[in-house]
Amino acid sequence: MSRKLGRRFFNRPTIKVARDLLGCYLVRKIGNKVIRVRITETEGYIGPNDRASHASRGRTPRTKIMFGNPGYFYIYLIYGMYYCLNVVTEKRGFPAAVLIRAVTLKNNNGAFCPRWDKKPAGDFGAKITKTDGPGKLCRYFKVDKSLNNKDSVTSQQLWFEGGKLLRTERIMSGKRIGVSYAGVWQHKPWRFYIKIRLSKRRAH
DNA sequence: GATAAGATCATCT
DNA sequence: GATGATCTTATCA
Repeated sequence: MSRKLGRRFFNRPTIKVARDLLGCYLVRKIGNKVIRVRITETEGYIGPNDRASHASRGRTPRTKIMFGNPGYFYIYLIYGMYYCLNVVTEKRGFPAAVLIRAVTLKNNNGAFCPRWDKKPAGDFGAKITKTDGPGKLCRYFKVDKSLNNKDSVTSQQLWFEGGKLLRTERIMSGKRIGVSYAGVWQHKPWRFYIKIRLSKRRAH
């Protein structure tokens, strides 16, 4: 059994948290269904000077969450259509968070619709479904602002659990996505993802 | 395969 | 009034 990640896990340097979250589980409870998915991609947003981070604009009603307690969720609407799920890191007062960019689902069994505004897409079967983006992820998981500023350490609806340790050579890093406006900060290699073994699933 | 445009709104200026 | 930590669909090659 996996253990729920506690306050200490998040109260650490953001890069460490972002790396360590890879391979861990994000757990969502909807009704009496519990869905556990594996985190495969994260990004760190670190400190008051990181221009890619919302917190670089200072403390506002929105960003104050990033200045708050580690382990809390920071969720916001982007492009008018999608939610992004972050978890606050580092000590209170230092604005930082990790964006959960992608997860994989096993044996989904149709528990989630690809879109909440359309009919269920049926049985995903034993296929591994990848949600390859923060917006999609929230859509699958029915994550919205009702979970914003909630504590992942105590939440009964959405939380993190530890996973198997990954070999360090399977952890890749690169530039963050979609932050080209951020000057020198756009080049920081603060995106982390698990190297995928090439599975030939070309539908020929 | 690649690239472009459109959707749509909270937040901040 | 402008913009963005995105994704889908359309069009071209």
